[in-house]
Amino acid sequence: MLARRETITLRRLVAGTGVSTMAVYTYFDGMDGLRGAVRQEGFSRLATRLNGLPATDDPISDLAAAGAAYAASARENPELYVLMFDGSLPLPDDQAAGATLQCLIEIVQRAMNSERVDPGLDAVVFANELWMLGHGACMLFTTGVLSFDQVEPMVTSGLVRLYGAAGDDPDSARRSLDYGWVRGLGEGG
Amino acid sequence: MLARRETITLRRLVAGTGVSTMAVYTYFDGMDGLRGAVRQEGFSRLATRLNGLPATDDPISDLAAAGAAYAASARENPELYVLMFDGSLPLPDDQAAGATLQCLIEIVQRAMNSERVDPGLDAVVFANELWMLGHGACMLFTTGVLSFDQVEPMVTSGLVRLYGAAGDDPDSARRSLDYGWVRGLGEGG
DNA sequence: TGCCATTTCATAACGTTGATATAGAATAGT
DNA sequence: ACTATTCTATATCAACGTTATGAAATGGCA
Repeated sequence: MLARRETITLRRLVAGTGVSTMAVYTYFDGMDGLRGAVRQEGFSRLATRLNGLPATDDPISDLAAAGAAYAASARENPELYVLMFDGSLPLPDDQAAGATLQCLIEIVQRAMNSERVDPGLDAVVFANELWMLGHGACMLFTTGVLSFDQVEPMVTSGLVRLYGAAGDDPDSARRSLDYGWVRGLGEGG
Repeated sequence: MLARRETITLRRLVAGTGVSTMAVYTYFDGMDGLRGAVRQEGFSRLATRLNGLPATDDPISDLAAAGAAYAASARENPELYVLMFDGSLPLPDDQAAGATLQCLIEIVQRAMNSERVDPGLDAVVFANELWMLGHGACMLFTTGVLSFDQVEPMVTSGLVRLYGAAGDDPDSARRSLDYGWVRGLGEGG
């Protein structure tokens, strides 16, 4: 129903399944519980996809690949992305949400170790900066404010700028992003 | 009702006003029309607030002030900000939405003219990068993923990094942001 | 196996939502 | 002053999420 851009309604959900509305209450504690479970599944799949990316010897490219995979997930299922982040549900105290950011932090730290970026950087802060830019970009196209094709060149330009400001050589940053981006966009997970 | 974090419902809206539910249909064409009008008002007030900021001789500081005013608007009325950008309504073909971005573009252009940033910059792209970062940050705290106090130091750090990568001296960028930020946060409009 | 406690789930109903049909009141135009 | 149009209060509708209730299924234990 998310993929078909239908509004998720309890009655249409159970229609045709032979099961009754009560099942949603025994298994998910109502519609909010069900939506929460869907969102948790979204976080879980995103974390799996990010963790499935290989660690190459070019950490900046790995950073770009993670960003591309993140954006691809949002693009393949925009409604799910909005559901995960629109604040319509209480946040899960589950690890999955923080795990995606943790994944980013670790790649940033690898970039610092490889001296592609300033070792004096605060990895948590910088990872959050990258995430904020990426999240803003994803929100803009998942909510229909801009199209993906409008957003993509601008968010990649912003990422390259941030990599460069973190100490990487600007040309290297652009090359690493170009390579990592296609890696991250490849085959959805 | 937005400020009280109540869900906006037609019947509770007209309750106590002495007017009937039909008035919403004659004046706003239903609930979606009313929500659309509220959102348009949100864009309009935001544009007014941004345009009301003075243009100083420090365009980077002006850029920071615009960002701070933008964030302050989102903070003072988080539900309105979410309503404006959560994609739950068809986008207005009205100018107000684009006007806020246009305001940003003009300040970026002033910064380019003052040679604080690289004159070869694409003002539209760079303004969008700033907007994406700011929008992502605002979304994170308006939806409750992070608190404003968590977001603020990281988004300002990201903005300074972008200003620096655009050609400004990093220390000057930080100073201009510190000054502009308090200007933009001052007295809500 | 036999029995009881618990869980599961279909049916039916309840309260609330946004939207509409209709008819009477207000308004505007000539 | 009369007509035509617009407005709006009342009543109603379909659909929503949720809850009550009782029957069926399940599980644990002697």
